[in-house]
Amino acid sequence: MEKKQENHMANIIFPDEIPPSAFGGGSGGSIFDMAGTSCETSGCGGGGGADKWGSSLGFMDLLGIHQDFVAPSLFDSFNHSPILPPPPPSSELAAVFNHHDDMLLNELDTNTKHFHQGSLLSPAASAVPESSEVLNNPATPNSSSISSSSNEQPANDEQNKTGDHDDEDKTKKPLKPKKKNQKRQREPRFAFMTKSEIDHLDDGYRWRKYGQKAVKNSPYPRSYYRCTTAGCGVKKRVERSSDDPTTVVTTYEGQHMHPYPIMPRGTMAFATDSSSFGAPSFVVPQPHYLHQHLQNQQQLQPYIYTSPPSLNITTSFSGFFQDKPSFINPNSSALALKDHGLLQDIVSTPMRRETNEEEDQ
DNA sequence: CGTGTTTGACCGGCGC
DNA sequence: GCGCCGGTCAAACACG
Repeated sequence: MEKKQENHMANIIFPDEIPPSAFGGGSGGSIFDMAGTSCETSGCGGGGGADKWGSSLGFMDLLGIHQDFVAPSLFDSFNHSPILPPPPPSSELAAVFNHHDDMLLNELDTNTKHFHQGSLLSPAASAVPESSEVLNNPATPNSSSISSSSNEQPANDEQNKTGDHDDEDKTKKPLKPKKKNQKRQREPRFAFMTKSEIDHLDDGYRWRKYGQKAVKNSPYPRSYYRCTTAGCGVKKRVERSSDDPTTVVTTYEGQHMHPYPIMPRGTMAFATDSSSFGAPSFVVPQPHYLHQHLQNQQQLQPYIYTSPPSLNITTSFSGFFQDKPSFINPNSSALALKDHGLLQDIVSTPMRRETNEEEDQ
């Protein structure tokens, strides 16, 4: 179902509620819009008839995240993949993620308990009960103190499940023998909201959907995905905001301990050379970059980059991405559209807040 | 045939 | 203890 989303817009919404006190009065929204067409269009997937892959908008691509080009990318930072350059000091992205957390808590508390609070603000003090979820600070790979549990654990549930087989569990069904007397540990989580008509944004990794559940108080189901890379237990949940159907909430759990998979049908190629496909090409700021901009919060300037008509992708940044994203390729479509004056298309913060408030209720 | 999705059932945590 | 609910499993199915 979500397989064939028509996606024509993908606005990634990052938290815009950084406390002014924290960032010098950041009032701007942390929204960046990505209005794109579906990958069915020529651009996506490098022309390969990407069905499954094509169905999900090249999220990383949209983000202009090119692992081989920009590292650590946003997601890599989130996942602090070992294959990437040393993760940033926790402090740098910490704020950002806390920011996310706060926002997400607002946005999602009603639907999930898994969003941690104050993951970074006070790791130790995070009285949040969840042993692992709280730790959710993907941006702090080295901060073992924060993520005492999950990070060092094999990112796979699979392993935990198969670790100890209790026969009694098989009375009804050969289901996964989960560890008893031991809370299931969750991987650190990171979530963000996306303005998109497609639920499953392609972030460069291969995901396999393993479940879908109806979300309480929401007409939209939540989908569960797992990274298909062998040994990688990273999961992600995707759900659409009930209040704002155009908003998709994606929650990543765990960290990829592997490079991007070789994407079949061009997605990867997409990611490695956006210029060839007209993918939007802004680069998610690197940690130091983020940090720097967080400090310059006063000048919140949302940015919107739009892909060429073929892709119809519009992306805007604001909030901690307030500064100009670095363009990977000046010839990219992003710039092209930028020239089209689409940068004016800024999603206002109020819009975000509206959503927040609504969901808070 | 390989890979991914769908979907009903099951499991475990948690609140009452 | 019970029921709700989120998360997961896995068989069946779809698709290229």
